[in-house]
Formats: sequence, C-alpha cells, structure tokens
Amino acid sequence: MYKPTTIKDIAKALGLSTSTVSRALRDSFEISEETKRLVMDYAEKIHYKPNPIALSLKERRSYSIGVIVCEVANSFFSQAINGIESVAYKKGYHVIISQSHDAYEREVINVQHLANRSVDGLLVSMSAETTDFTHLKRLHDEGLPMVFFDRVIADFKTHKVTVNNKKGAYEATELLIKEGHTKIAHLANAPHLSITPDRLEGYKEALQAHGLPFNPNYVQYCHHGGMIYEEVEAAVQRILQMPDKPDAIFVASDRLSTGCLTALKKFNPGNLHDIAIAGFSNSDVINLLQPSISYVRQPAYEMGQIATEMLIQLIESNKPIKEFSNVVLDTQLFPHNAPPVLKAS
Amino acid sequence: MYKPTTIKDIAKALGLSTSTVSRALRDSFEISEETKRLVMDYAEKIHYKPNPIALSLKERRSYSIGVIVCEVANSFFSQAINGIESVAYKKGYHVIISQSHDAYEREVINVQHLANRSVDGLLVSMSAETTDFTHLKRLHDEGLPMVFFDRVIADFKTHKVTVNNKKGAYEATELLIKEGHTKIAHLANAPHLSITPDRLEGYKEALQAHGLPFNPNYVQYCHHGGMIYEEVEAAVQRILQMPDKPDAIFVASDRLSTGCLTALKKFNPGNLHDIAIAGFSNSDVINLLQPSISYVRQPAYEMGQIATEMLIQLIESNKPIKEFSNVVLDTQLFPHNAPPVLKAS
DNA sequence: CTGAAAGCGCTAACAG
DNA sequence: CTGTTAGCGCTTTCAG
Repeated sequence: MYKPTTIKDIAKALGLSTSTVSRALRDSFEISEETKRLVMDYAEKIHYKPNPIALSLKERRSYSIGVIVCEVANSFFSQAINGIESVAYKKGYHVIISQSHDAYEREVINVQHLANRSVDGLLVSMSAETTDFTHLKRLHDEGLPMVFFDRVIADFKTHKVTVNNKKGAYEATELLIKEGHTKIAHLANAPHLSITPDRLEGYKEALQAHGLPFNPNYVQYCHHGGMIYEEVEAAVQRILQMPDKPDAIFVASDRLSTGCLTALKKFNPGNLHDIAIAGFSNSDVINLLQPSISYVRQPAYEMGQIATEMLIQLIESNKPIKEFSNVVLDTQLFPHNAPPVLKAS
Repeated sequence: MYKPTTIKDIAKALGLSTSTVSRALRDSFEISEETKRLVMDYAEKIHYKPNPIALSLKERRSYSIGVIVCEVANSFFSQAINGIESVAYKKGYHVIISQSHDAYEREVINVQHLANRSVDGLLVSMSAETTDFTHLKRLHDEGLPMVFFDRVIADFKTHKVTVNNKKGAYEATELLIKEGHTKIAHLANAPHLSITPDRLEGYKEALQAHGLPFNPNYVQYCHHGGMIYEEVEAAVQRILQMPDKPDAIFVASDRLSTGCLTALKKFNPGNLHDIAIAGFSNSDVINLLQPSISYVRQPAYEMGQIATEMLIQLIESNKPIKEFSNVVLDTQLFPHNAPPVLKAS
C-alpha cells in the first residue's frame, strides 16, 4: 500500500511539533532560519509532498475544475481542452475531463460526479440530447460556478463563450452561392442545441440576401450530432434523393462534415465533385480531404482559454457576481482552394 | 461561496448525532428503519451529497486515476481515453487527464501534480522527449501503481499494454513492397521512444524478407514526433531530395502521417501519387484523405480498457504484486483501396 | 438502537 | 520562535 510521508513523520523525526513543521515548510516568518533549514532539508530528503486532499478539506476547495464535453475525440473539443488546460495549469488548477457522448443520461451522471464539491467549478458544453437543464441549474443555484462554451443554454445566468454562429453559417452559405450553387441543402445538428438555430438562421439569411428561396425540405437534422454515422448517412441519402436535388450542402458541424463526406463517397464514388460542401470543422487534416471542402473554423483554443479564465475568476471572486458576460468570437472561413493551415494550435 | 450541506446539517435539523446520520445514510443494520427513513428522506430533500474529499482523506484514496499522454487532440490517444474512461467510470473512478505535449518538463510537472496522493494510480504513455525516467521510478518505488500503454519503458517492472509494433510495421512495409515499390523510406518517430526501434525493426525485416537492401539514409527521424510540423516537412523534403529518390514511405505514427501528407501536398501538388504512403494512423477520416494512404490501425480503445482494468486491479489489490504482464495486441492493416471503416469506437 | 470521541493530514488561532 | 488545540467532513470504534 502506498503510504506517503506526512508532516507528522517529519515532526517526529526532528522532535518538533507538526505546526512548526507546517510553518517552516511554508517559509513562515515566525520560524528561525535554522529550524526552517532543518525541516526543509529533511522534507526534501524524504521527498515529502503535502497531501492535497487534506488541503482541499481544510480550504474547502480542490483546485480542480471539471470539463464536460460530448467527446474528446473531436478536433474542436480537443483543441478547446488544450486551451482550457493551458490556463488552468498556469493558475494551479487540475482539469478533470468527462464526456457525455452526447447522451443526456451520461451528462447528468458526470455532472453529479464532478460536482459534489470535488471540483471548484464547471466548464460545460451541452450534450446534443439534453433538453432538461435542472441538473445544472440546481448546482448553479447552490453556488457552483459554471461557464458555458460553444453549446450554451440561453436562459442561464452565467458567463458564456461562443462564436458568432450565424455569421459563420452566413459566410459559408454565401461562399457556396458565390461559387454558383443555387440549390443548397443544410445538414443540421440536433435541433435543441443552441448552435443549431443560430447556424440555420445564418444559412437562411444568406439565401435570402442572394435572392434564393428557402426550402424547408432542404434542411435535414441529425439528432445525435453525428455520433451515430448511420443517421448522417440517412440524412445525406435523403438529400441526394430529393426530386430537386441540391448541388451543394452546408454542414453544421465537425462530425457531420466528415460523416457527410464519407456518405457522399459511398453513394457517389465516381462523382465526388457533383456536390459542393462547406461546413463547420476544426479538423487539422481538413486540407487533405477528398472531396475538398470549404470550412468554417472556430477559435477553439481561445474559446477554451477565455472560458477558463472566466471560470477561475468566478471561483476566486469573494463577492457574488451578478453581471455575466457573453463573449462571442469570430469564426474564420477557408474556401476549399485556400492554402492549408499548417499547424493546429 | 459554494457551501454544500454536510452530515452535520442533517444531524442538527433532525436532532440526531452525526454518527447516527452517517450510519443511516449507509443503511447500517444498527439503525432503526424509522430513523433511516427520516434521515434518508431529509437528505434527499436537501440534495445532500457526501463530500468525496473528506472520504478520500479518511480512506486514504481518491478514487481517481491520472492519465498522462502527449496530447488528446490525436485520434489514437482520444480513442484510448474513451476506453480508459469507459472502464474507470464503470468501476467508480474519476479520470484526470493531463498532456505532456511530448515535452519532458511538462511530463515531470504533470506527473508530480497528479501523484502526491491525489490519484490512486497512473496510466502513462511516455512523452517523445523523455529519456530520464527517475520521476516515474521514484513514485513507483514509493508504491504508486502505474500501468504503461503504447509508449512504454523497457526496464520498468509493471504492467504494460502495447501493440505488436514490429509486426504492424512489417505488414505495412510488405504491403508497399507487394504493390511494387522497391525504394521505401521510413519516416520515424523520436529515436528513444519504445515504439520507434520496434517499428524500425519490422520495416527492416520486411525489406530483408523480400530481398531489398536497407539504406540507413532512408530512415528519417522526427524528434518531436510530429508535434512541430516544420520538422516533419524538413524530413519529407530530405526524403524527396535524395539522389536515389524513394518511391514509397512507411510512416511511423499518426501525426507524422498527416504531416507527411501535408508536406507531400505542398512539395508535389500535381503529382500526389508519385509516392505511396503507408503509415500508422487511427484517424477516423483516413479514408477521406488525398492522396489515399494505406494504414496500420491500433486497437486504441481496447488498449485503454485493458490498461485501466490492470491499473484498478493493482490499486485494489491488498497484497503487493510482483508478477507483471505485458499485453500485446495486434494491429490491423488497411490497404488504401479497402472499404472504409465507418465508425470509430 | 444511538451518541461521544478520535482520527485521516493540514493550517491557524491562541498561548506561551 | 515554538507548542497546543481545534476543526475541515466523514467513518468508526467504544460506550452506553
């Protein structure tokens, strides 16, 4: 059994009291240099490390923050996590990641698991399935700091970090229009996700601005956000089989974009450039894909950083915060013939 | 400030002692049904949740395991993490992920951070830069359970989970040979990583088995394992500019594979099928890449699962374990014209 | 059946 | 300058 050395061991070995040892280790001014040296040297020698759990219990905080995303095996989220981690570690916090796999039940369990006082705050991106927010609301009401990013909840009084989804969608759709496409379908994410209506709106506005009709049948939803490939394939198939077959698709997310390409490759192997694609994606191999696609990239790393800074500020503030900000960053559009981005952050 | 309810609050509210409440909550046989009901109902009503930190302090364990990988934004590792998470959560453990970014210093800091009694065990995949293992050795000697996966340390007495790297490399190289290539270069990972000599060996053996000469110049190392794109690009450039220019490349890892393709696309835009590629990769969009490549896939999810099961077994064993196993799984080869894998696990 | 008290490792008044 | 004591939330003897 792992039995780490404690302050008591040092005290006993040196014939001092635990409080003296504690103070010496924290370099307190009320301890003689001589004793400090003695204690420090001995602690060093036996590789003493304070027990963070005891500290947490005393200080009533764990210096850890929980992150809940749908999955880490997704470029957007893994980049966001890199951003989260970079500021968390810099400020002395651990990061505990958990995945909802876009399932409501998993989300509830994980949130419960993380909460219970084992994290000081939560960074949340909603699962695609979730429509009931009481599990989060309750914890938030009890005082657990939370910051939402990417997939947010509209009426939740806390900080949020998102991108301008409407604008990103508008630009992607407009690009397709400018390339000469007129029958543009939209492969959409789960309907109740915050990002879904925003992106739909941008898509619609771009059509309207360029005098193209909006055809509701052209919008196909994927309720599992691409987590189930078959669902994406079915949606793509519906699009391909429409009487008035689209000549382009605007795709609403990373996983949907790759799923869509896979499906197109399956249904249309000889004729990949039959349909143009523009979609949200943070993949770092997007430039290597075939058929080549235009894509909207979100500043995932920065989003993670900002959300974490906000959360830590919330955690470390001693007066209750009533004013919440909603940071909205811009996306970046990469037409499919643009030079490749060589490095993902 | 977040102030969760404690057992004391319940005791006070109900006019009981804390020990009675504690026992009632754990459904102890020595508490009357009536009292139990009273306590349970009230606890439910105020959403009482035991403080896991206090529990950890008492039980001297945290029910959390630390994972250290180079980065999560890498298909192999994010899939492995999914496997880790799936068994960890099932057995009631939290997973704390940290990334070394293939830098020695980060690895040391993170391992220290995780250890110190805040995790019950460690799941480790070495950083590409690390050559000194004392930070891990010491913790292990002090009794912290550890399991290595993928990138292991040869002389470290603990459980390990790897794939048959030599065989995977052999098969990939052989495939290139069977396709008619005779001048096969090898884009290799950092030299001191365990997987590097193994994969090099498989490459060499395949050449030899088919009567091809081994040309040491054909082996180009990337000391940062692809984390720095420029390094990969330079290596690819050296390969392309060789007097006896190779007609194929066997690439040793995920990040190198995509980096290699990006570089080829840059140097050779018109002539992508000039050089055939076969490489290790767990990307789920590999079938969409252009130029298309053959790839060796590792059972990342299973590796994560097995490693975690072993670790938890180590943690929960009360007698010290002296016999360690080295699980070696098989890789799977996908020729570049094979039907696509539709779902990543 | 229930309560009082000790202790997990650490810090922080409070005394000397 | 150093020691004693109490307490963070919880479980667990040990006493009733």
